[in-house]
This record gives sequence, C-alpha cells and structure tokens, in this order.
Amino acid sequence: MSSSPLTATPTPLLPAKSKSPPSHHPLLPHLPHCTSLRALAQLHAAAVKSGLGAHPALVTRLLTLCTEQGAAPAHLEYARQVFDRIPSPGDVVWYNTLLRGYARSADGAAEEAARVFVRMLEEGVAPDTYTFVSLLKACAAARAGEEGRQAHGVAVKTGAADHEYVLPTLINMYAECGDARSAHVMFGRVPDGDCVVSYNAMITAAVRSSRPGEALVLFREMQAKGLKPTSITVTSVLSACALLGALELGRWIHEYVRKAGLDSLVKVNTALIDMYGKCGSLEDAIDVFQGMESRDRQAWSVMIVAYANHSYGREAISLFEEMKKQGIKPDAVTFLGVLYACSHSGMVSEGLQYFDSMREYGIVPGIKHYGCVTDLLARSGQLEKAYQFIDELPIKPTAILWRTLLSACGSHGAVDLGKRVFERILELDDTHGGDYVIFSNLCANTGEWEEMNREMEDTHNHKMHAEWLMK
DNA sequence: CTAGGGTTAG
Repeated sequence: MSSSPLTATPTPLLPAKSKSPPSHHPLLPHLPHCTSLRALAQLHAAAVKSGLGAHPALVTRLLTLCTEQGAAPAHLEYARQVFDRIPSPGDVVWYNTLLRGYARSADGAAEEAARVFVRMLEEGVAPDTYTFVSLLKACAAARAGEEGRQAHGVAVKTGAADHEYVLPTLINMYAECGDARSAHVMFGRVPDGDCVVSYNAMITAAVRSSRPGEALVLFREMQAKGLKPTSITVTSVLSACALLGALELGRWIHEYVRKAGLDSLVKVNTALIDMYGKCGSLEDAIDVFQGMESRDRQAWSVMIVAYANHSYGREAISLFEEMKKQGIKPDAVTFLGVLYACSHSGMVSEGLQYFDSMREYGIVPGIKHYGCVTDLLARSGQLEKAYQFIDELPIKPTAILWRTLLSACGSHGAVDLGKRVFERILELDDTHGGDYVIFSNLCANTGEWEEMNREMEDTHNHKMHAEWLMK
C-alpha cells in the first residue's frame, strides 16, 4: 500500500462478457464495507491479484459506490478509469451508473457523459430510458443545449423520448439551456396521467428564468385539472410568491401545506420562511422557523437573510452564532446573509471580521461577498478603502461593484473619487443609464457643472467613436 | 444494481 489509489493506474479487468463468471467471488462480501476510495482500490487490487479478476457484481458495486450522491470528484474519476480499462463493457447498467455520476457531479461534466454515451453506441449497447435521463441531466447542468438536442434525437430513434421519466428531463434540459420553446413542445407531449412532474419542471423553469407570473398561471392550470401539488410544486410556487411579493397567495399555500401534511418537510419550511421574509412578514417567517423540529444549513441561512433584509442586523448575527453553536456549518450563502446584515446595520468591524473568518470554513469568497464588503466600507464612508479593496481583488470586479461605490460617493459628496470610479465603470464597457444619473447628480450637487458637461461630452464622443469603429 | 421535478443572494 505504498502508492496512493489516486495515482495508481487501475489494472485491466477481465472482459465483462467472460463466458462463465464465477458465481461466487470471495471478495464480494467485503464490498459493502468499502466506503473509502482507498479501501475500494485495495479490494480491486486484491481481486486482480487473486487471479479471479473482477466479478461483474464487483464492478457494479464499485461503480455504484463511486457515483453516489456527494461522492468526491476523485471517486468519479476512479470509476471512469476502471471503466475505461474494461475491454468491452456490455452491461447497460454500468454505462447508466457512470452517467449517473456525471449527472450528479457539481460541474455537470457533459463532455465526459457524452464520451461514455458515444462509447456505448460504439460497443453496440442499446441505451435505455435510464441512460437518457442521466445523460440529459448532465447536459442540463452544463447548459449543453446542442449535445442535449442530439441526445434527444437518439432517444426519439430508440423510442425512449416519450417515456414518463424522460419527458420531464427533456423539458428541464431545454429550459435550462434557454430553449423555452422546445421545453414547451415537450410539455405538450406529456399524457394527462403523469404530468405532475412535468408541471413541476415547467413551474420551476419559469421561476428560475424570472417569470413568476407564468409559474402561477401554470399552477392554476394544474389545479384546474385536479392535479395534486407535491412538495416540489409548493416550494417552486412559494419562490414565485417571494419574487412577486404575493403574500396572500403565499399564506394560502401555507394553509395547503398544513392540510396536505407537507409542513414537516425542511425544504418546504425553508421556502415558507423565504416567502414570508421577502413578502414583508418577518413575524410569520420567525413563526415557521421556530416551529421546525429540525433545521438544516439552508433553513438557518434563509432566516438570517430574512432578519438582514428587515434591518435586524443584531438578530441576524446572534442567529448565526447560535447556528454555529449547534454545530451547523455555514456555507457561502450563510456568509452572504451575515455580511448583508452587517452592511445594513452599520456593523463595519464585525462584518470585516466575519469576512476574514470565511477562510476558517474553507469558503472562497465570491463576487457577491466582495460586493457586501464594498457596500460595508462604502456606506460607512470609508470610500478610499473601498476603492482599494475593489482594485486589489483576486478576481475581476464587475461593474456592479464599482456602481455600489459610485452611489456611495454620491451620498457622501465625494466628487473626485466619484470621477475615478466612473472612469473605471467606463473601462469595463458595461455602463448603465443609472451610472450617468448618479454621476451627474454628484457633480450637480457640488456645483461642478462644467466638470459634468466635459465628462459627459468626452464619454459621448468616446462612445460615438467606438460605435463608428464597429461598423 | 442504474432514473424525472425543489429552497438560499442579487
């Protein structure tokens, strides 16, 4: 056991279609206990050494373990290496299991999934409905619309496209890839009997593309057909309510949730807290939160965000401390809520401290965390510091970050810095009508009319010139 | 032994 399983090259396995696979494999009973990659690789090596090679069930088990929800990327990689060394895999379940891994992986890994699929076709193994579900899911996660469309074509040829499980996956894939029209065409092919999941896919797609009104129309249509909303339907509809500020409908859904016995589900309660928070009823959000028998990271996070949005910074922070005390690990979203709370309640030093503490949890700050810190510094009048902060970011700042600082310059009457910030926005070539408004107001308020006119003129000329060059 | 639809920020 000197070399790491990560660097060791998996030994070739016996052909899958070996004529008489041993009915009993002495190592098989050990497999369920192999939860780590290291143990798995050891067993794999032992199988090869024993001369028995890999029993097909051993391969299946190995692939299953490596593709489980939340499996490390290294596990998936190992599964693929093992699979690649099987001379001629003939079991459709093996391909499907590997594809499941890619469908579940964080980045979708559509290219890898496509590779497995192509090999499958080359080996003459017929894809089934399981194959298409995982393949299309991987395409959706990677926003690989073209690949998804091709997979759809093969599914049509093999007669799998109209399957109960494949259709909602197709709807979701097209919607995720920005092809709402094709998603709708697929929705039209769903028979009345099994359309709840497809309605859910359509409602979710509408909410995710910021069309909450459309989501509610679908929801009413669904009810008119006498279809029973599931926990997934209500979480999506509650999200639509949150976007619309539709408190009354939200309350109605809450009532339905109680009647349908869905009120014990953590995700449903999380959606309720978010809805009440966004619709302005902090009291109801607190009620739901306190009534929960168990709370996960997301539940704590939305409650923190709700407090922050209602300017209860202290409460948000004490909730955060309570969460940590109970052993719940905060994630990137939790910190966004915490930083948001600090900036909205003027807790500058606390905010910066929490920002630094992200590292202790292994969380890499994203552009939105930097946005919160910028806001924190800028609101409290530390404008130069905010400018430096943005300027020295390890990632490229967006115009939104500079815009945050620009409006702070406006409220603090900092013309000179405002001008420098305005120029940085222009550099990014992502100007917004509002930028000119903020900047001109800033100059106007401090009486620098000529300055404003000159700046606007220059910008205008610059733009005209750029447009002329484009022609 | 492998499968569909979900909350969180801005």
